Amino acid sequence: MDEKYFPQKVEKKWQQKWQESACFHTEPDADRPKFYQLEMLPYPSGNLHMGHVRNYAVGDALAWYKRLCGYNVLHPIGWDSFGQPAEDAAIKRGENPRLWTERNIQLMTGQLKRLGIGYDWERQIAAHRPDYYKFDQWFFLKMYERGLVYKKMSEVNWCETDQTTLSNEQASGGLCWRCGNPVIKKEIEQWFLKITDYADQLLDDMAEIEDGWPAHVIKRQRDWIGRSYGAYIDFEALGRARDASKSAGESKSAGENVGSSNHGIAGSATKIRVFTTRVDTIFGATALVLSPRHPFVSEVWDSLDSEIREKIEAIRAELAKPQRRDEELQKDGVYLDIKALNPFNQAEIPIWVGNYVMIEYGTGALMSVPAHDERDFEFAKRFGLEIKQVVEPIAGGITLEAGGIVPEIGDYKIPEASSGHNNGSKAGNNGKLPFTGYGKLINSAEWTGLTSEEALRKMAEYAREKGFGEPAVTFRLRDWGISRQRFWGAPIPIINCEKCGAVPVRYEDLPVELPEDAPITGTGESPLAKVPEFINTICPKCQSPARRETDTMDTFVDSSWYYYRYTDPKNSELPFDPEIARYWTPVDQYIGGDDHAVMHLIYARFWTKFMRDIGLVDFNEPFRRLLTQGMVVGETFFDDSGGKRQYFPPDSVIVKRDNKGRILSAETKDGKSLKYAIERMSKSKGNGVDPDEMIEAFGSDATRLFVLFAAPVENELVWHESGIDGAVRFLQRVWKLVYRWHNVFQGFSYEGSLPSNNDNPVVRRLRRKTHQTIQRVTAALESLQFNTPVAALMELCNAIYDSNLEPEKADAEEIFAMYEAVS
RNA sequence: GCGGACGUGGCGGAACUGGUAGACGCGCAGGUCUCAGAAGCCUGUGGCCGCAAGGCCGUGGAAGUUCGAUUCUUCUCGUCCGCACCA
Repeated sequence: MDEKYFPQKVEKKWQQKWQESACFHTEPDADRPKFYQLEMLPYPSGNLHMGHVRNYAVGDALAWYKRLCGYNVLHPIGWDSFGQPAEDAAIKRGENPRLWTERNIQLMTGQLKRLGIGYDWERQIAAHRPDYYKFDQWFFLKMYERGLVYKKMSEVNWCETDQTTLSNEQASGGLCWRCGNPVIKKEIEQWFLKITDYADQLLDDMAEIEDGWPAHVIKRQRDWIGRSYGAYIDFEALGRARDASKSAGESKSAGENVGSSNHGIAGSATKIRVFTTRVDTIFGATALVLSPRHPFVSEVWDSLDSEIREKIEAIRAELAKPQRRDEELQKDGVYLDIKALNPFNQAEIPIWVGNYVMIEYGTGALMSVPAHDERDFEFAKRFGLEIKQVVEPIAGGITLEAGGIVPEIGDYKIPEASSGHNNGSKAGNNGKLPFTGYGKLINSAEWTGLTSEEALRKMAEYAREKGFGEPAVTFRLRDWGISRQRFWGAPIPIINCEKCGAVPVRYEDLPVELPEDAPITGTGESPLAKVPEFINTICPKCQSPARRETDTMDTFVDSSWYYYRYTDPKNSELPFDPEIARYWTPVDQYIGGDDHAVMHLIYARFWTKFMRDIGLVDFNEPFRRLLTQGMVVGETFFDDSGGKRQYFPPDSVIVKRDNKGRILSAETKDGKSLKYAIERMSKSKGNGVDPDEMIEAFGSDATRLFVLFAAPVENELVWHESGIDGAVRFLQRVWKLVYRWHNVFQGFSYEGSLPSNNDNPVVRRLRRKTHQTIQRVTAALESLQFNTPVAALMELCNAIYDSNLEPEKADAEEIFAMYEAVS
C-alpha cells in the first residue's frame, strides 16, 4: 500500500478484481430481499457525458448502500441503441448504422467500466439486436390481437429537420423533442397504439406511486392525460340558409344573416355531436363551431360556396404551419351558411368553422357560449355573434367545493373547478362577461334558478333520457403514433397483401430482421421501401406475393419494457419468463432525467398495464420510486453582437473575477469582450467536460464523489473544475488515515462491543460521532439525499483528525464501511 | 394568459415533525513549511460598530399566529419550470 493516494492505480486494481469475480452479478435468491436499482439506459452516442456520470453515480451509490444493507441487488445496464443519430452518421459519413452503433457500445462500455459503476454486465441488452427487437414485434402482435393497434390516415406531427413523424408526447409544445425545431402537421397514414384505452388507469393508478415519485412528474402526467367530465350533446344540422347559386360572390358578415330560412339539405338528419364541460351554459350557445377537418364539413362540401371553401382551406393551411410558441393564433372562422338546432331550447344557431377547434379533442366540434367562455367570447366579438348570458355569479362566488371535490351520480361526475374557470369572484363581481365561473342559471327556461352544479348533472341526465346526448368523459391524451419513416428501428411486423389487406406476421416468423443496409437519405421516405429483398414477401394468409410494411417503430417502444428484459435477457421464446420477473420486478428505484416525465415514463406505464392484462406481470406500476436528477450545466462564453451566437471554449477566454470569485469580465485573447451564461453542457458551446479526462486527472471516485456532493440530485449542477479539489482532498485524507492504521487493524480482532461509557473522553466523543454519522448517512440515503451524507462523512473524517490519533479500532472500521457505502 | 415550484453568505448548499441560522465544501484572507512555487497543514471568513470583550441587524419584502418562525397563515415582489386555444 502506498503512502500517497494514487486513485488511478487503486481504481484500476479494484475494477479488475470486480471484472474477474463478476461480483455484481446476481441471481434470484428466495431467501434474501431483492432490490431492483435501475437507471435510464443510455443511447450509444459514442461518449459518456457528465449527465450520465451523475445519473449512474447516484444509482451506484444506492446500489452499494442497499447491498451493504443485505439486499440482493439487481443493477443492470443496456443500450437504447435504435435511433436517429446512427442514421445521421450514415448520411454524413457513409457509415453503416449497425457498425457505428456497435463501436459506440464498445467505447462507452469501456468508459462505464473506468468509471467503476457496479453493473451486472452479463445482463446487458441492446435494442438494435434481433434477439431484443424480436419482442418489440411480439408485443406489437399481442396488442394487435387485443385490438390495441390500428392504422389510420391522420394529421400527424412532422419534423422537417428530422424528416419523420413524432408522437404527441414528442412534439409537446409544438417543438421536436430531438432537435427543438417547430413541428408541422402532415397528413400521413400510420400505426397507432391505443394508449387512450388505458387513460383512466394511467390516471387513477398514480395513487399507488404518488409517494415515490416527484410531485412535478405526477402533475405533468395528470395534466398530459387531462381527463374532463362533461357531456355529449347532439345538435341537428338544419340545412342551407340560402341557395348556393344566389349567394356566390356576395360577401357578408355572417352574424347579420342568421335566422332567415331553412331549406333542408338532402337527407339532412345529420347530427353534430359536441362535447362540453358546461352543459349548464347551453342556453347561451349562440353558434356551433367545427374544426376545419370535421366530417360534417366534407359532407356538405359540395354545397358550400366557393368563397367559403376557400376560406376553410386557408384556415387549414394556416393550421398546418409550424406554430410560434409564444403567440396565440388569432381567432378566425367562417360561417357555413347552415344552421343547427339546440336540442334544449330549439334555438336555431349558425354553424361555423373555427380555427380554434381541434379535430382531435372531444368530437372536433363545440357549442360556442360567448358569455361564459373566453375563447368563444373572443370569437363572437370578432364576428359579431350574439352574446347571451345564462349564468350569473352567486354572492360569495364558488359554488363547487373548493379544491375540486367531485360529486358523482352513476358514471357522471361534476367537473372540478379547474383552470380556466375562475370561480365567481373575479369575473363575477363587476358583472363583466365572459363570466367563466360557476353560478346560478338565468334565461334558461325550466332550468333557471338551478346552480351550475345541479344543472350540470340534471341537464346531462335529461339529454340522455331524451336521447340527444349523454354524460361523457374525454381526455387530452391521444393515441400513440408509432410509425417512423426510418431505417434504424424495429420493423413493424405487418405484411400488406392486395387481397387480405394488412396481415400480421406470424409469431414463428419473428423477428422480421432489418436488412444489413439500406439507402439512407434522410428525405422522409422509409429507407426500407428501397430494399426489394426486404419488402417482397408472401402473404401469410393467402400465399400470394405481398409487401412488407416499411415503417419502423418509434424507439420509445424499445424502452417501454427493457427493464423487464434484464431479468431474463437471454430468453428466446418470450420477452422474459414471468416467474423470474416476479422475483425482481417491479423496479424499486428508477433514476433518470425529467425530460422523460411524459414520454418514456407514460409509455412504460402503459406497457406495464398491457403486460399485466396478458398475464406477464401481476402489478399495475413498473416503478415504485422515481428520482429525477437535474442537468449538469457549465459556464459558457459567447458573443452575440453579430446576431448569431458564437461560443468560445472556456480555455480560450480570459476571465477576470473579483476577490470573491465572481466574474467581472470575460474576453477573448485578442481583447474582444464576451458575454457569459450558465447553460447545458454541450460540445458546440465548448463547456462540455469529458468524463475520461476527469477520471484521468482526479480519479473516478473523486469525480463521482464531487458529483454527488456538489448539489442535491434533483437540482441543476453547475460544473466548476475547482469544486472537485474538495473531493480529492477528502479522499486523500481518508487514504492517509487508512494507510496509517491498516497495520494496526490487521492483528486486531474485536469481540463484543466496547462499553458505551468508555472513560476516555476522546474515545467517547469519537464513537458518538461515528454513530451519529451512520445514522445521518442512513437517513439521508433512505430519503435519496446524496450531498448531505457526503458532508456527514467529511465531518467524521475531520473529527478523527481532530481527535489527534489513537482512535480505537471499532471506529475506524466503521469509517471504512461507510466510505464504501457512498463511493 | 393558466398552472406549479422556489427565494438562506461571494458561490453550491445545510438546518429532522416550529427550538443556538449559515453544517459540509468551494472561493477568499492570513499564517506555517520552502531558495521559490505547488501540494499539505493551521487560523479566520453573513453584515455593521468595536483594539477587544461585546453589541446591534440578518433567511426577497410587508403584516400575522406563537414564549419562540428559514419553517405555519395572508398579501406582495422576484426567479425558474410546465402547458399553449383540450370546449
